[in-house]
Amino acid sequence: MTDRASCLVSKLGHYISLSEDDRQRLSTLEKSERSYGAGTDIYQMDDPCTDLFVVKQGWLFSYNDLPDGSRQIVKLHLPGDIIGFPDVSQKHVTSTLCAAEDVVLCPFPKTALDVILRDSPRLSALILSIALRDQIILLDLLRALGSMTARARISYMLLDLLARLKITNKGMSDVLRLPLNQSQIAAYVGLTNVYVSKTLSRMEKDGDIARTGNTVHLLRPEAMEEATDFRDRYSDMDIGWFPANKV
Amino acid sequence: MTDRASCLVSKLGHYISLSEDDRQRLSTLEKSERSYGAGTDIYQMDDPCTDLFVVKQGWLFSYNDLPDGSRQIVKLHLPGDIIGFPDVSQKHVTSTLCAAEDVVLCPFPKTALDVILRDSPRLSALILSIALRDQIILLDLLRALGSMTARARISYMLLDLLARLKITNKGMSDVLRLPLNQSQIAAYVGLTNVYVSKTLSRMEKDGDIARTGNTVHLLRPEAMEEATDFRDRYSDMDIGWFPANKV
DNA sequence: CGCGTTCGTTAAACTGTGTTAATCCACGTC
DNA sequence: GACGTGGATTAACACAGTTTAACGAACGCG
Repeated sequence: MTDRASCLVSKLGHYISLSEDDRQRLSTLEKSERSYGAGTDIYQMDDPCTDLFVVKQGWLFSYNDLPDGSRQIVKLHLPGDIIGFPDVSQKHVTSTLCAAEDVVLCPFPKTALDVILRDSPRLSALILSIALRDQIILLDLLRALGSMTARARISYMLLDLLARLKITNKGMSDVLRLPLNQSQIAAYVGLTNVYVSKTLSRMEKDGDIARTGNTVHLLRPEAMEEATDFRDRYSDMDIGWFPANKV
Repeated sequence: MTDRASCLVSKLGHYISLSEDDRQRLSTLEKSERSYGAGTDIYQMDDPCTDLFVVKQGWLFSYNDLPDGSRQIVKLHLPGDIIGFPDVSQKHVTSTLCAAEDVVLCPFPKTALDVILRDSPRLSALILSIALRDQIILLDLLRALGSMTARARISYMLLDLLARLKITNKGMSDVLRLPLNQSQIAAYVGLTNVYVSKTLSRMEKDGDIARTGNTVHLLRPEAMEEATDFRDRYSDMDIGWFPANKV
């Protein structure tokens, strides 16, 4: 195995051990990687859905513009994430993808799933599991947006991001680089930029967080977890039921 | 084929034509059906996750109690729906399931998925697609809760329910039986029962809806769709890429 | 160096929604 | 027929979060 393994292999290999066959299958699926500058819209809502992307570098987000002119960010994409999964079920993509900073993506065609489903039950189970886990996480976010205060929503967002970064980066401390401006944070948690500023300042004054530049330090993560009833869904996946591949 | 087909067969058969093999496979998975009275909690948050359920009759919802004492309903389950899918990825269920009225469910074990993934790529693709489509719908709901007014949220909910009922009931008119009280509606759309009442009254006065008992009549669905940017995700699934089963 | 741009902060006025609580109605029961 | 119960409605008041606007800091650029 060379070091420059495919994005997909290294992403999925985090969850289960992959057979050599599976590695082969995955790496042939991948097209050559692509870079985009900060702020570019990579695809637009209602474009035909052909490719998926693995994030190799940088943060992105998916958003929608609403009839009243406001914007809702529905998903943040971090390095290692697969982008566009839910849209596979639709003929057209349902949101616009935007690079929050300079990014590198590894695209692979939607039809790749066809091959995987046909040939590898074990990979299929993993992919299904990831899709389902993402759904759980959306449900968590729904709870947050549906009935939590501004402060709790922001806390929730920070805790979630930290948990996600810790998947691939075990020994990580509670410090977080946040390459999003406050308007983007607002669009994600359903507030205004003004109130995000006020809330972050208050959290800082109260000693919940510390800020320097665009990095945030969570000073009492346990207290925040309790206040928001946060659960880490990333570290707790059930992969026991996965089938072995046929011989 | 007898008329009393299994719940699963009739549910999944709505989307694609099933081979005789697939029908066999599905019907053996199913346990005997079970009934529950209105208001019963069928399973509780944090219970171990062993079974999935197909709804044969009646409405249900999944909810969570939040630290501040409020309650958030995260999903409404209508006849034909599969309940508990996202939880398959977790060791424990992430919400409590409650019967909104008298219901009949068809349980089948979580391990059934194992068999399907191993033996039927085509069914696997369908199941994956349904999971992904549900995720899209959650994203839609997220947009609604994140940045829409009370009125738009309720409109959104009504439109969504109508679209879902129309899947299995093609020629349906814009009339809807709503077996939920206003507190439950509130818990779903992130409002209070009082404000739901006020908003529904206002919508009725303005001629958007008409109410008699617990049925709601949507008087200008197109206007409501426009105001909320509603999209029907149910009628627009992409199943073209599904693999055929191996020979 | 001066200029424009973007972003974060702060303040004041405003508003949609929450809170609380009283009233009413429909319905079932003894 | 009296009573209890659950749900819907209404009104008065409180408040979390929005809107608008102004200002300052940091940065890139000609």
